[in-house]
Amino acid sequence: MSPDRTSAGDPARTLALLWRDPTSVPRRGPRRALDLDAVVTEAIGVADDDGLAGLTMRRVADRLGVATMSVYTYAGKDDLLDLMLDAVLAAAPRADTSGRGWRERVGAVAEENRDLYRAHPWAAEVSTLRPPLGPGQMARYEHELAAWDGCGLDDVTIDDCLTQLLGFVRTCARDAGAVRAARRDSGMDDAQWWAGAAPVLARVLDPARYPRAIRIGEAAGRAHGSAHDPEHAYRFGLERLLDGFAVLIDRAVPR
Amino acid sequence: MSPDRTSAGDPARTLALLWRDPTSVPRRGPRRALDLDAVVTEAIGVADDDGLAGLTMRRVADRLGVATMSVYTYAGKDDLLDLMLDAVLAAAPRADTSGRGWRERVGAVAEENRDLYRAHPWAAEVSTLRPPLGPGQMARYEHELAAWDGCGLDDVTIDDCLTQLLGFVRTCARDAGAVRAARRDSGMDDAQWWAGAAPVLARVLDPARYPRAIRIGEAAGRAHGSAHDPEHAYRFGLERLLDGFAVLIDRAVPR
DNA sequence: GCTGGACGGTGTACGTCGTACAACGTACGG
DNA sequence: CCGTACGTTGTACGACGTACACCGTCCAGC
Repeated sequence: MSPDRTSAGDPARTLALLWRDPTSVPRRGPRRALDLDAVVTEAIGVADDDGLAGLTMRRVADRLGVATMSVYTYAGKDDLLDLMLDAVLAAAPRADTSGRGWRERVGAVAEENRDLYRAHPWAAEVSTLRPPLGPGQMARYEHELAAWDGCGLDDVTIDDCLTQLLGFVRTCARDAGAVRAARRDSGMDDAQWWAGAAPVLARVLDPARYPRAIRIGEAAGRAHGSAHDPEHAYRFGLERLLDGFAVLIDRAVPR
Repeated sequence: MSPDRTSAGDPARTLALLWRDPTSVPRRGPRRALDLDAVVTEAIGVADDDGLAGLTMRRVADRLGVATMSVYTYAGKDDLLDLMLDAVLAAAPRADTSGRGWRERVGAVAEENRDLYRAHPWAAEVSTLRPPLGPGQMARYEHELAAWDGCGLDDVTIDDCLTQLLGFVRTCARDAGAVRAARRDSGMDDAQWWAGAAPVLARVLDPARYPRAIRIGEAAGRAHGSAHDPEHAYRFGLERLLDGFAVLIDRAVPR
């Protein structure tokens, strides 16, 4: 189990599925009742509704109106995850920002990723190292690299920066998802949670031992209205990240 | 299921466990065969050996030499995760870097977190929003805030920066874990994986369609000897992040 | 046009998980 | 000294992914 990762199986088979390679479609046997796209679409629907933990082969099969095991005719769960991710990447809008400055273009890349994770929070949970290089992944990668055109950095450094940017946005999305999940299945909002925690903390916490933690923790909680504000963390973090890239770019292209 | 998150249950109960609140220990009934620390220690051992996916109540009970259900007398799985995380945080070494510059001190904080995730990769997988404020968490937070003493930033901004730093290190640790996991349970190293993928990609990829992706992807792969080099990603990303913080700090304390 | 065999769809079954529940034994408070 | 609160345990339930055997379908080669 635990296939919350892409490319778990045979890469050749996975790639054939991703690119809908016609040589891998069998010639004999009865007609298929469904096609791969229908399966992937329904799987995305399940994950959108119930999250990655709610994505089960049984549920996908139910939505499709077929028996559970029929889904395996099209793809196992590992391959299904690859296909789902590639499908949402292929469908994601990609704005043309050519002509603007690198900071604005790179910021737009971050925003596009953020929108994707907003629409499909489960996508932030599947890791994409050793990525399934499907058409959606490739188109996305090509588009996101283009945002750095003319910034003066060499190819390898551009890839490094993009990797960090994408990791940052994915982390924000995961945290935002964790906040939602905590709210949902504890049935408590932050205020209720703190109301339950405060009396015990008051009895047990020695303020002299943690002066900075208590002062700063309370200040941060007041400032954001919560222990963790995903919206603020994203905006703040993105600016710091872009500032860091700017140092590198200014060094490469002295003004 | 899916309790890979902290503080899933009643906060008051969880906190009482974290701080070993004696008022929550019952007075009647037979003597307990174990103590909470033994359970937590064994659980950490299981997770160190088999990862978070391999952490099951049955396995913890086996190690302790008791029946599965006995573990629930001490803590459910949700609380157990909180307790495990707090325990490894409490045990982690914290170097005294007072007197050095903020960049070195903050870098040391990152390195300490990295060491923790190296020793306990599963710790990077449990999210800590709405954190279980146990003694280990508090000591860690206090220590990490101290690294920013005298840097000139206000309290809320220090918390923002620390949050981003910790998120970055955790993301690196997760990615490194994903690389290890991919290697382990695909039974393929990167070279083998690419050897399987290359023929299909050659047949299916139109180079004219993805000029940057192919050029830069290959350059990055050559430079790092792999599709993703966690060590390089960490070193590169940390410098960019610290550069970004430096912009903020220089603005706060003009030289 | 025929037929062997390749293939799609399905029901059953196995081993995994977290944990609810009831039965049983223990040891403290009154 | 005894009622009862509590620890320990075995059994059981409903999830999960998916291996496997079975049956029915339909194409390739003749």
